[in-house]
Amino acid sequence: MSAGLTAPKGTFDTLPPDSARFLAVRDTLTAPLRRAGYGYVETPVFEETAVFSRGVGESTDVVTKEMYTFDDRGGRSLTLRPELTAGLMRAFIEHRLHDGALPVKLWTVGSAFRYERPQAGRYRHFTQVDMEALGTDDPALDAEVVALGVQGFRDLGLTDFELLLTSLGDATCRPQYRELLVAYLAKLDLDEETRRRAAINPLRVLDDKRPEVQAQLGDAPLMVDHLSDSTRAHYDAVRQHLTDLGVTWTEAPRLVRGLDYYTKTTFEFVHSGLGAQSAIGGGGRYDGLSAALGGPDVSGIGYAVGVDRTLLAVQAEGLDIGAVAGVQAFVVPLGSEAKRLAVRLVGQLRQAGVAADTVYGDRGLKGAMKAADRSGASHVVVVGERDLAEGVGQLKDMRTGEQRAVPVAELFDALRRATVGE
RNA sequence: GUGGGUGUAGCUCAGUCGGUAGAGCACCAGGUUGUGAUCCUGGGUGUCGCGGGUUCGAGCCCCGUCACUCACCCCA
Repeated sequence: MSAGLTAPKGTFDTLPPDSARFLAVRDTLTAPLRRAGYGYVETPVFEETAVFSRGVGESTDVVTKEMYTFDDRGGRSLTLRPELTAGLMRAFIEHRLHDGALPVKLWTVGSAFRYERPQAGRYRHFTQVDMEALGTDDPALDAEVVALGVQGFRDLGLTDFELLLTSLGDATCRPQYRELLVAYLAKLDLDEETRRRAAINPLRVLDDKRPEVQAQLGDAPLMVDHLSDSTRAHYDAVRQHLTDLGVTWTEAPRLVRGLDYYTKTTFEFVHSGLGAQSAIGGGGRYDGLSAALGGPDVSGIGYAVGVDRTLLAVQAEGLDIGAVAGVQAFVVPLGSEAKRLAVRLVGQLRQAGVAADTVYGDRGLKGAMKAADRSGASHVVVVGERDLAEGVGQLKDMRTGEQRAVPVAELFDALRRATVGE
C-alpha cells in the first residue's frame, strides 16, 4: 500500500480481533498434550545448520532450497528452524534425557521458517505446535500420539478434516521396496524434473498431483504391501489401538512426507476447506533421527500441527472461537478532577480482577459513551462536575439503559458487585 | 524455481469513450453546552502499488518492476 516498510514477503501480521482466535487455536491444540503428561520445552529459534541438514535430510527440498541459513559474526553457520522436531531431538540428546524414564514426552510451540513461494496457507514464517514421544517403540504410543492430534482438532469443533494413515516401513524393508519402485518408475514416461525427483526420493513421485503422472501409477508397488513381518505387526497393532481409542482414519498407501526421518507409522491431517495446502498437521515415527544427530539409537514419534493453517480451517468452517471478551466496567470522566477519580477507580478495579477501562485524550461525552459502548462493558460510571459537587457518580447499566446515582466512596464496590460472574 | 490472476480510502469495491476519483461500511464531529447501541447532518482520512513511456491530458493505453493471490512443486 505505502512505499514505506512492510512485513517481508511471505510473512503477515496477526492483529486484533484475529489474534484472539490465533491464541485460542494455539491453546486448544496444546491442551490435550498437557493433559496427557507431555512437558513443555523451549529451544532456540535457530540452530547449528547441521542439526537440520543431518536431521531433516541432505536430499530434502527443505534442506536444499528452503532454509534461511547464515553465518554469524563468529563464523558459525546457523539456520532458522524450518521445523521443530530436529531441535527438540538435539536438546533431548544434549541433555541426555534418554538416561531417564522412558518414554520422554515433550511438546513445544513456536515459529518456523522456510523460503518458499508464498501461497494460500503457505508462508515463509509460520507457527507450529510440535510434540514428541521419545525412547519407546510401542505401537500404543503411536496410537496415543495420533489420537492426541485428533483430539486437538475435535476440541476446536472442526469436522471437515481427515486422518490419513500409512506405514513407510523401516530400515530392513524399505530399501528392498525402494528398489522395486525405482525399477517400476524407470519404465514410465516422465519429464526430466520428475525423473530427477525419482532418483532422489522415488516415494515422492507417488504423491504427484498431476493427472498425467497419476495415470501411470495405477499399479505401482506400494510400501504397505512389502512391509517386513515386524513392521506389519507394528502397524496392525497401531490400528487396533486407534480403533479402541475411537479414532477413524483413511488408509493412504501413497502418503509420503518430505522429511527423510520418517519410518513406520506415518500420518497426515488434511482439511477440505483450505485449497492446495490442505495439510493442517502431519507426523510419524522417526526411529533413525536420534542416531542421525549423533545420539543413541532410540526411537521416536511425534507430529507437527500448523497453527496458522488450523486457524484458516476454523474460519473455513465458520467456527466462532476466541471471541474478544472486552472489558466489564468502563469509567467516563468529565473534567480534570473527575479524570483523577476515573484513573484511580479503573486501577482499583483492575487490581481486584475486574476488567476495566476508561477514555484517554480529549473526547466529548458522546464520544466517550461511544467508546464505552464499543468496549463491551456492561456497566459504565459517568462522573462529571455536577456529580462531584454532589459527591456521586452515575452508574449506568448499558444493557437496560437504567442509571442511578451512587456516592463516590461506593462506586468501586458497586461496579465490582455489578460485574460479578461476568 | 514454473505458470495464471489482481493491485483505487482503514475495509469491501465502483470508476463509461483517456478529461487529475467515488459508494457502502468503518472512523471523527455536530444535532443533544451531561449519555452509547437507532436516526439526521457534516467531514475524505488517497503517492489510483512503484518507475518510465505514449498523449494537450493517464486510475484507464504500452513497457518494466514490486507486492498480493491461485495452481504446480513442497509441506504445517
